[in-house]
Amino acid sequence: MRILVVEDEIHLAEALAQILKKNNYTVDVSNDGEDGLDNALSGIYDVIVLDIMLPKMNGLEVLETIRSEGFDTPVILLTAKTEISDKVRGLDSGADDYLAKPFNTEELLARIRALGRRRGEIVASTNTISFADISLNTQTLKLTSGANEITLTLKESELLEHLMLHKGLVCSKEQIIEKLWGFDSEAEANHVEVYISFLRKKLAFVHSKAAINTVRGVGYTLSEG
Amino acid sequence: MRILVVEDEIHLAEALAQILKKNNYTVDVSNDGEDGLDNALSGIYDVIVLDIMLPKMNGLEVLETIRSEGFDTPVILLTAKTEISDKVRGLDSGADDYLAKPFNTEELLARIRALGRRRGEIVASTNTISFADISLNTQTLKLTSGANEITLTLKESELLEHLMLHKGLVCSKEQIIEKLWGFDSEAEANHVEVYISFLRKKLAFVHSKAAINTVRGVGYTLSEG
DNA sequence: AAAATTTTTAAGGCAAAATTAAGAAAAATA
DNA sequence: TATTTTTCTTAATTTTGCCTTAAAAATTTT
Repeated sequence: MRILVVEDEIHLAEALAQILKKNNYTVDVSNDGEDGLDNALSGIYDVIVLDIMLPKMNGLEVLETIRSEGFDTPVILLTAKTEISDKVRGLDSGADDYLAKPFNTEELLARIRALGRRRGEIVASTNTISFADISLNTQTLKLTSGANEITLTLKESELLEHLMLHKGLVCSKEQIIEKLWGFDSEAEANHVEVYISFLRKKLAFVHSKAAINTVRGVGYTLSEG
Repeated sequence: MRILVVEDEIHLAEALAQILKKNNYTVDVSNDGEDGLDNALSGIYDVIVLDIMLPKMNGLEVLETIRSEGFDTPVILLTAKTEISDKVRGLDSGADDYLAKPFNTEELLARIRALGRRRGEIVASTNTISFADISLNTQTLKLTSGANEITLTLKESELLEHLMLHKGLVCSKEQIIEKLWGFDSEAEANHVEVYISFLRKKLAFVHSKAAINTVRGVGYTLSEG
């Protein structure tokens, strides 16, 4: 995924570029509005991170021009100003998101991921995870294996999803509790055991060859066969 | 997956260790920069969580030394400072990620997962230690040698892991007791002897040429052949 | 409000693992 | 060689962790 950063403060621009590169994005940097616009109009970017206060041409103008040229590349506006009026103007100009400086890295990354996802690309619309001969739709809570299907409850689905997302790894009960019941819940180990038991029954019901193995003293893991 | 936490605030270090252990990571803790560096240079870690402000040697120096020694172990810097300049210096020094205190658990875990994923591709391989012709998966507790495999119990696995991590050294029973049963346990020397016996049987079962040698009056050591 | 579904609680049973203990074997010492 | 000390091995016992089930409680649907 290719990202354009338009930011005139050299240090911030560099820091941003580094962070993004570390997260496996391809990054180009422009240090003023005109150069940023030129780059943006190349149409090769998946996301543009755009500062508002820029030399030569300000960010809002850049954004308006990009949109008037017919590009719908997602744009995250970056600014020190946090007033509502700016926000509104920015969004009116066609921004997809808005981030006030100082912002934290994780937030920026999360928003970039969100935008990258939104525009087709790797269509994340798939609510279905697969493993071995089973597939689970986390929206409809349907578990299928071949021609067989059964509906899971929410907790069952969450548990199976967790195991599937961590295939090959052993998931501890504590980890599962934290995921399904939250950080400081009263939930006990037995809750997990009960749901593991439920799930095993349902896996057997659809005649799946996927199985939940217990590693005594450690946790549970999915296996195929 | 093995993580080194280098943090001088004992409480924070302990809390971190607990959280990580709960998530099935193996965790070691260093409380100052020098000890952290020593441990880091052992090369056995998959991720290092490194505070910047540390006694004896600060985190950035530690990081720079690690990199200059040629290690590319992913490092997450931990700091109270959130200024961009620090961020840039950290990233310039070779950090892979950056987390400002106070941080939330989920975020830290997400980043560790991301880093763990980035290198070895398949995360499961990082739970495996090898020596001579055997390899031990400390998560699934499976011991393999060539085509042979056997499942260990948790204590057996911990003991073998300890011996493997200290290859070439003689491990005393006291040391092993402290590791497996904790600091002020009632455990006696015979406990260790019993488990050594169990392990030898299982090593023989998988036809490994690795053997546990006893150094009378001192302890045990792994040998190849 | 009743019915159905889902989640939680609780208890009994079972199998695996941890511990104990005691005698056999090996090594060190006299 | 005889004696003592240390280590090994094994089987019996105890403990722990896990599974299952049924029923109660909570939630959602009808």
